[in-house]
Amino acid sequence: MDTSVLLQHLSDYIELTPQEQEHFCQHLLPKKVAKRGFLLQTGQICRHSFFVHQGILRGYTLDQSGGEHLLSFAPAGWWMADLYSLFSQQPGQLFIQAMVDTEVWLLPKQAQEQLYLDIPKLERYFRILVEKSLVASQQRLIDNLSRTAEERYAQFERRFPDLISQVPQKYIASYIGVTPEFFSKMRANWLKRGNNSVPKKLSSQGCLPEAFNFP
Amino acid sequence: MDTSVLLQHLSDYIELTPQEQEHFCQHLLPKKVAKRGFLLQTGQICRHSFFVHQGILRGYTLDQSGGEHLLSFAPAGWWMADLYSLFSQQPGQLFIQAMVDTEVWLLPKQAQEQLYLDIPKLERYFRILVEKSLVASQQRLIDNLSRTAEERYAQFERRFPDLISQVPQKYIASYIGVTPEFFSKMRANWLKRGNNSVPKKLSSQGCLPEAFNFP
DNA sequence: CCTTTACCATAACCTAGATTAAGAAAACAG
DNA sequence: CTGTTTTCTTAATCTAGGTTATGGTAAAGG
Repeated sequence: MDTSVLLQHLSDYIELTPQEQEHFCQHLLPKKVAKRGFLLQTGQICRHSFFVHQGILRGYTLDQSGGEHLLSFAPAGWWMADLYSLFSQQPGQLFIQAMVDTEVWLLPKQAQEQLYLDIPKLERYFRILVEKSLVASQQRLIDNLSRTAEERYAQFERRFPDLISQVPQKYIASYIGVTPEFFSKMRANWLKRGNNSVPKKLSSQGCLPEAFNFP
Repeated sequence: MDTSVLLQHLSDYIELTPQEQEHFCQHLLPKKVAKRGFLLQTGQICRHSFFVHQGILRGYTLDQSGGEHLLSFAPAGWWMADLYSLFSQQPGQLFIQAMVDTEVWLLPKQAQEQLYLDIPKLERYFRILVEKSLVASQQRLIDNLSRTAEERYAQFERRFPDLISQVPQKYIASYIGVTPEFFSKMRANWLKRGNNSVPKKLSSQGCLPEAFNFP
């Protein structure tokens, strides 16, 4: 397992000297998690940020009646965490699960704090990522308040062209906030209406670079 | 107009020397905006962060059919901005309006960037605020996906006890994502059921300190 | 003082999407 | 290759919340 994907990501935002890269990487712990395996479960304290080197993670919660609500996907090149729990070091409510066999780098909370002091540029890196996440999160809020399920799916399609063919569609339904049944119906209407932009393998250029999920 | 509220807020997160405080304050511009006045409108580029010294702001968007969707309130002691526009310096979609006569401090984007370099502690300050905002935004997303309108109102009540008696309830309705009519109906049922926790002047201790809105 | 402009309440009706319940079709394990 | 599990589809019924409409009260404002 190598750090190339992560270092590339860092270099999109800040410039680190080879020594700084070295120092950063010393704090990383590799981890493999099999399909359906968990990196975190409700009630646990999130003690690491996870950087997805390969694979796909999802973060979701359960409501009172056991319904899943998918807060975020994290394909390769994304960070993931239960942010509430990570920042506050209180027990969180998120499950973080691998949707396929996945390899991640763990960055311990402690190390992250230390790195902010050792290499202030990293504070900038994570500030910018959090800013982007916040914008994305607010946009999703607005979309949930003001757009129909179909429009939300169209957004999703633009934002995550790759995921559509890679993850079961019930998870996509959960992300945009509808039941799998309704999602299926919606899709059927869609095809009937000739709006043929549904599953065809799209421009496979990875997820849009401005989309993040955490630090 | 004095900077005490803002400096107090800063000191909750970082310690600045008197000189640093002075340097920070030199970049601030005071502004008064009357009730219903706008600090920003759709299509404009957001060139400042706004710190509410006194009064209340709201940030909202319009959908295709002219419906308002309230993204955030900012009472005294909160930061406000169209974050997408501020970060990207592209035209935004938010209206930022005063709900009562309001006094704000403007922190120009340029100055903010410069201050990150001059006083790295400020980068930390804003990083932490953005982190908290992100957690709040994600929580609100989860709530919108998994809780009923009534539960969302209960949350709101806990989170913004003061606002309830200070702003017209149609705005609260918009914030939690229902129409004013439905909100009214809900409230009526509520009272009928004897759940008498609706408008009584609650513990007036200001908004919970962990709730933010931006930097 | 009277008018206008917010703001709030109530009620009848309507629709997007939930829920429940099946089956069909993949994916997967043995 | 066969049995099992997971995923997808379809369809009937149901409900939370939206829409439209109408009247009422409070408070700006001339």
